[in-house]
Amino acid sequence: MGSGHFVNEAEEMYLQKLYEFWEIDSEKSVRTKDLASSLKVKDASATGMIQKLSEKGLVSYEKYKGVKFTNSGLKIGRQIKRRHRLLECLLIDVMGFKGDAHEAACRMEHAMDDELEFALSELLGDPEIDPSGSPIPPAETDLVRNNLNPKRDVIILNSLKNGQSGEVCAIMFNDEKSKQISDLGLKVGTEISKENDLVKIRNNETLEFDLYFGYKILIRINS
Amino acid sequence: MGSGHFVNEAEEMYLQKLYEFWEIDSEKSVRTKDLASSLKVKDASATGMIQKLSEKGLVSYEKYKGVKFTNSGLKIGRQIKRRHRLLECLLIDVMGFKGDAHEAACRMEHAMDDELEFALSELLGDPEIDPSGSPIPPAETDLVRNNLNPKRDVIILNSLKNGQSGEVCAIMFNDEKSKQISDLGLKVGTEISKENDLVKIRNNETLEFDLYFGYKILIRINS
DNA sequence: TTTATTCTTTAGGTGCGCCTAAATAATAAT
DNA sequence: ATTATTATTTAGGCGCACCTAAAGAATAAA
Repeated sequence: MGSGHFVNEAEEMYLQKLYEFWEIDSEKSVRTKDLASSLKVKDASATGMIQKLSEKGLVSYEKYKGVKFTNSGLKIGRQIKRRHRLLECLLIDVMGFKGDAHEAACRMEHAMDDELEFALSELLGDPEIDPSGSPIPPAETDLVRNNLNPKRDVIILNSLKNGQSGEVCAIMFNDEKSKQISDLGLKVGTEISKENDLVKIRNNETLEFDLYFGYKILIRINS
Repeated sequence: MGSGHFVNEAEEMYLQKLYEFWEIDSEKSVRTKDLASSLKVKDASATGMIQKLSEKGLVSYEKYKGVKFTNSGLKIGRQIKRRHRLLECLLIDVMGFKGDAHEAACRMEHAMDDELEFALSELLGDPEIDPSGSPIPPAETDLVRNNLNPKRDVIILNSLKNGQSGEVCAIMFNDEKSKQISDLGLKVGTEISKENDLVKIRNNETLEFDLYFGYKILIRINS
């Protein structure tokens, strides 16, 4: 982390939850009880963690008065929530995951570093809301942004422009129409291009718009 | 899990690592020491976990005799490794993640359930090898259906068995030790074989285990 | 065989985040 | 203001996976 704080998974969970309260009212301090119950732990456990986070300077805390973010705590909480919501985009929009995406995202968010967060955001086209409409907080570090490769070359087929070509790197097979797609010989690794609004597969098959619109076909475009 | 076993994250790590040894030699039992060092824990810690896994019927274990998978343990270890390698595909091939994908996958794999595994595999086009060439074990459901063993003629050197020989068809140069490997005269096209647990290069050099374990050297084995 | 060396296990301890139970503080009702 | 209720904190424990240190077993060397 940029801030230099080491924050473990449990601490991240508390900070992320605190961020949800912050989104509702950034001024109001959060009651131990509410934090505890929303995290499904006992009040006493929350007290303990709050004290720990306070020690670390990530929250400001006064006995019996509830808890609030410090600046550094807010940064971390917001970042975790950003990662969480980016993951929900990935799981639901790209992968078509039908299960409990929140639960899955909840566990994967702690495995992300700045770089992975950046790569994921780019893959998704830097979305600003997640599938349920919640706002995705902006990236913490615009510094990092400029140092890394400025643009990724993986896009969704929908956004392939005339004159561009590339290689299919992912396909979302989640319903019957996917058979039509694979029958055309389109699979991961296939070269694809677009001219005059027509998407062509290397074998000269043409891919109809309504066959790919809305489907998650990811293309790594040729530079 | 289908098998009805509850396995926590630490246990999954052990089973997954055990699967790596299983890939190399599915018969040989694994020494506590080797399991411990590859997991970067102390031998005593590994003993404790082995005993726990044995209690659960996931490994068979006899004091001082090392440890082996039971069928149910193998299923779980294989599944975790499958998830891990699918995640590496996602991170590297789709997201273009430039960081430590192994490390990230290592942490995310435990957040996956059957459904997410399925969705991810579909997104990726049901790949059979990960970006570094390691075989992605088939889904449990496929195994049940077809009763097929993950067998192919291109394998990682790790999985070369005694009596087998083949030709190097790819080497993954990703760190300093790769120089040691090339200094031995090992390159793409080199004939290689294994006898009595020793990997021999055609020029009669012997390749030490720790020089290739974990390194991605792909072998096209002679049928 | 006897001695060294290496490997493995046992025994006991640590940190972490959770728990329960009990004490204390804040708030609401009378 | 006194009492009842709710909220919060302290104190003490538990399970987990790790650790160290030392004992015991297997293996290699003399």
